[in-house]
Amino acid sequence: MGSGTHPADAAGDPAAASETGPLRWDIIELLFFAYRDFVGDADHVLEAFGFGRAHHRVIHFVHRYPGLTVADLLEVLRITKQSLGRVLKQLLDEEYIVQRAGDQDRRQRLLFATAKGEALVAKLAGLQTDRITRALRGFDRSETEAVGRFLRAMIDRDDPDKVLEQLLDHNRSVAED
Amino acid sequence: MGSGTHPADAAGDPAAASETGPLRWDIIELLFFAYRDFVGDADHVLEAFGFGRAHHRVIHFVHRYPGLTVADLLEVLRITKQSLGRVLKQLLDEEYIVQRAGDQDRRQRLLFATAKGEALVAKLAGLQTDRITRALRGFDRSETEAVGRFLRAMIDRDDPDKVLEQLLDHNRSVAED
DNA sequence: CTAGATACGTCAATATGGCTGACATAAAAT
DNA sequence: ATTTTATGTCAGCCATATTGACGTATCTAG
Repeated sequence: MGSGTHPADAAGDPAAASETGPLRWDIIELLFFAYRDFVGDADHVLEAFGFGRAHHRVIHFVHRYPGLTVADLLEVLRITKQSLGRVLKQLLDEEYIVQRAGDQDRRQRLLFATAKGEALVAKLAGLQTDRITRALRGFDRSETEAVGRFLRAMIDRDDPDKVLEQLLDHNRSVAED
Repeated sequence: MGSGTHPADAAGDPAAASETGPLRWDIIELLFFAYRDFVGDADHVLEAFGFGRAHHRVIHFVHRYPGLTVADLLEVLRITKQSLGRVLKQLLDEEYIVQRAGDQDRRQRLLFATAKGEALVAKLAGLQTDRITRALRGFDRSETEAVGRFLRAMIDRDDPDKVLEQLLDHNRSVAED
């Protein structure tokens, strides 16, 4: 209990400072509520399709990074093959995703979203985009850019997987608008 | 499928625009990764205590809003009484939280974090604060403020519960530093 | 060519954390 | 006195995660 780098501050004092600065209760809680409502948008739609968040994550990344292998997906989602298996099988059966054997390595299953899959992803991304656009309304260029920079800086950089690397590279090269 | 306000953009074109603007794939994915790593900080510690994320959420809000009732907590966390019951019982049994009957309404169980509970919350918040502080390093006042404004604007404002109202009010009155 | 490593699929068992429905108790409100 | 409210609890279901084991196809190294 005493091993933390942040000694407990006096109870009820949100601004109690330590050598490393005050605890950021504000941002911690804002992240909780913001993410809760952010994923909530998609949840309602997914329910109507008989899917859950797990399905969303899979179809999202498959759509965004076509030709993703099963192994890639496991790294990005940080789940086990068994967990992915169940969800992926449903998406394959219902034809939101198709597989193709790898060209160089025919053991690999390259994953692609079908038109049906793309439509679902776009619908979900649309809802989330609406929320983001609303939230950024009135932000000038430097403020918008700060938000992106903050989110990128919140992500662990040690052992980035293939997808994360692409995302971070892409973000660096494209100015936000 | 065709009911979305956002027609599917051409596959692979992240900047395809519709009347409502381009889909914000960048922010959508950054939020996913940022939140994943943000909660990941706490997960490792929690595991050592035999707790999960559910316990963290409960002890966190009880600590931050002392005297919170069970009903309040249900609203904030948006879970059922049965789900909360299991987790709350553990935290009570292991003395991370204590209850007290309400003063006006003795049916209510007002919840308070014990010193043990506070220490755990502070430890977890410390890890998350480190990440946030690192992410905001080099941000000037207006950039930091923009991040907070963005997160607040991402949150649903219809029927805010007691805790959320406090958080949003507090944030409005206190300049970020 | 054979041996081993790798990519993937799958079976079985288990845990966590959600859910619904039903019912009980104490205390407040009418 | 009755009803409503705040809470607790029992029983069972579901989604999603886990570990461990094993099978098969295919690539790679010797």
